[in-house]
Amino acid sequence: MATIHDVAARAGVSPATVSRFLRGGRVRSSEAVQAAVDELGYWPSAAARSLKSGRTHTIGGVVPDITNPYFAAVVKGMESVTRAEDYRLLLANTDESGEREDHVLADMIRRVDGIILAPATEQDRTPLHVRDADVPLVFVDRDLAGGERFDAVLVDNAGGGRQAAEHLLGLGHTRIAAISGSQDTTPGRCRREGFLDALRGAGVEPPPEYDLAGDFREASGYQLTLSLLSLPEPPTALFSANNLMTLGALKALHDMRVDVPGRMSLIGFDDLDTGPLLRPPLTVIDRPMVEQGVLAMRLLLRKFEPEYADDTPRRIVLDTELVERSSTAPPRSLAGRRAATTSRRARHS
Amino acid sequence: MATIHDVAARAGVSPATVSRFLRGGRVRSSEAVQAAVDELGYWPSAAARSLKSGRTHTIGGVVPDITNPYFAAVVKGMESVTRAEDYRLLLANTDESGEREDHVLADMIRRVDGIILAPATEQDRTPLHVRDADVPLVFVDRDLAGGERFDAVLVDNAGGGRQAAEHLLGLGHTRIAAISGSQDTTPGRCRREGFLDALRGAGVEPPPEYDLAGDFREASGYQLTLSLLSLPEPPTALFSANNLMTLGALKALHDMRVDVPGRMSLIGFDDLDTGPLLRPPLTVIDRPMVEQGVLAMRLLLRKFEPEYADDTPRRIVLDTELVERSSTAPPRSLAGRRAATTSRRARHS
DNA sequence: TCATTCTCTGACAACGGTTTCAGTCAGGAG
DNA sequence: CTCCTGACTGAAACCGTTGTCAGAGAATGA
Repeated sequence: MATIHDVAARAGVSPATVSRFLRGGRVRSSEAVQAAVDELGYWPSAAARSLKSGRTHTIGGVVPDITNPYFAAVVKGMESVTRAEDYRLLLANTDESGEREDHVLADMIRRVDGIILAPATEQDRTPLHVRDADVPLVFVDRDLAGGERFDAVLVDNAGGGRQAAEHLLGLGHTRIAAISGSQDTTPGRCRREGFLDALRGAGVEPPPEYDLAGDFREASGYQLTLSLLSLPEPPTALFSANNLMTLGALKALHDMRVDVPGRMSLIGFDDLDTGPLLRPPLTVIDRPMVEQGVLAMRLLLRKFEPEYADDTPRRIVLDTELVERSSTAPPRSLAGRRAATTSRRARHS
Repeated sequence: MATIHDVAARAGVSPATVSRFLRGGRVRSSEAVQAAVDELGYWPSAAARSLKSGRTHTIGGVVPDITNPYFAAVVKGMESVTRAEDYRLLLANTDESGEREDHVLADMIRRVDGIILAPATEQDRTPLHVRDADVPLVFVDRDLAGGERFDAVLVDNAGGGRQAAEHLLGLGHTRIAAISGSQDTTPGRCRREGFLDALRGAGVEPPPEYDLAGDFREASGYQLTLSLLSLPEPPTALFSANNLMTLGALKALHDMRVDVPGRMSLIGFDDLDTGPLLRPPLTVIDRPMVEQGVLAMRLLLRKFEPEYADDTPRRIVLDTELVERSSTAPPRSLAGRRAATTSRRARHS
């Protein structure tokens, strides 16, 4: 509750002198001022400071779902940097809703110095308004149509989809299905396209009923897997485009008593802490998570240093990595050739 | 960037009138003011408002580890309420460090109207200072020695520990070990005490080497499980006091090729999304998670309503629930009696 | 000794809202 | 017509901090 005036009075100087002292200026009576600060437990008012300076030293972080382990890790990365750099993190959760995102961003514009955003949908125009309001914005995980003017930290989603496809093809699968994420998000689109491109490149054209669009939630992974299993000719391998849908898929396979990988190989996108402990341990396309949050925050804070402020937008694209465990295997029809394939896989693990 | 003065000038009134209009007062030229607001895209400056009013409309949320699914869920609950009530959430992650928590709280005191805290350790005195600074504080998940003066949303940790012990005793185990959480946190202590009390109540006194203290992290679950397995007479059942240590324990059991539940029954505290999909599906003590965050935030926001401001501290204690899956079973020595036990378990699931 | 630096100082004016207070004006009552 | 009431208004003060500015005092040089 003590103000700079109280400190000044106690130290026998003017508020201006206290302010100077606190900002590192040379002051004759520094001991007296320091003593007054200590005795009163003085701490400057953030509101007054930011009213005067126009800076809040706060960064907004907007994610679709904080309970998704991927976003939790990204947030952890962001938070660690803000704390180290004397910034704070204002967190918002949009539940994958573009409308909530609109409200959140409109509200944040006045309260933060910059925003890190994992957009809910690609069509969203609001982020462009944010930029117009002169609030620096960095995308993480997801991009935006027309977002080339912004910094972004992304992963090579198409490359990851391709890796997944090549892995399944390499095992000998040809009846390969994909449960994609929301097609109005960049990761959803790119992972699917990379995956399908690689299949086609190998001469495998999946029928439409093998090419399903989910919404990144567990329930859609579950439902779409059930629909695949009910086909007259179900696939022998399945690619699921994010961690939650992969869990849904695995649950459906368990519930329907489908042997994995015996009757169905499953490869996911995004690793889980529990990945190695699942039945069976999951083969996944992994990517950096905490690191993405750290990089995005660093990119954003750079913009407040005058020498970098006007840099052209930077896009950091990180590589994905195939983690082979045991949810993928050659299809049954190739069981005879299994020994050879197994030795090939051993090299990789 | 537009200020209330700009709006006033454009509408041909004074700033005071605009302010009144915005706060719902009757104003003659309301259409003109509204039009000016719209045309300029005016939004009041949060800093100026909070400087004048002394309120920030921001709540601080402090958790030990946002990547722990439990805390991620709690944060989600907190955030959903702040948004609905026109508050914002300032998030901090303390990495289970009392020192970081001190810094975070000292910093937050000046920037938020209230704080929800999951304390890193019980000995921490800082939260008491927070209260002295007149910032309302609600504990969630963990309590504090001397914290009776505060609101809190907790679970019946001792009861949960007891449930776990009774479950293992009921299966016929007598060589029962526990990997407890940090003993300087309330949940760590209460879960252990409830567990041990129930064992003793049944005449089972675990030897000291069965009573191990971890730190709620995965690595300690892993290490302590290995040490249990290296004993001349290892236990036949194991209780692990939180989700991450349970994963560590399960990893150690896998790595050492120990059959679960054949040679070792495992029961954890806190469920996981992947709980049913693990090898084997985990038996756990479950508790509400998102709900705890919601309740804590509601409790906190109540304090800003004059009629509740002076209420005596409220402590909400939620019940735990046993979720039986297949990581627990009768010990081998009782294999003959297994059929009877199995039918008993079937009633519960 | 006096002029000229140089260092440090406090008064004062912002920053953008809210609130108080002393009005102004219209309408109604006498 | 005058007075009073009530509804609305704008000027001004304030919230706590920082930046500007003119000036005080000491130190330096001539």
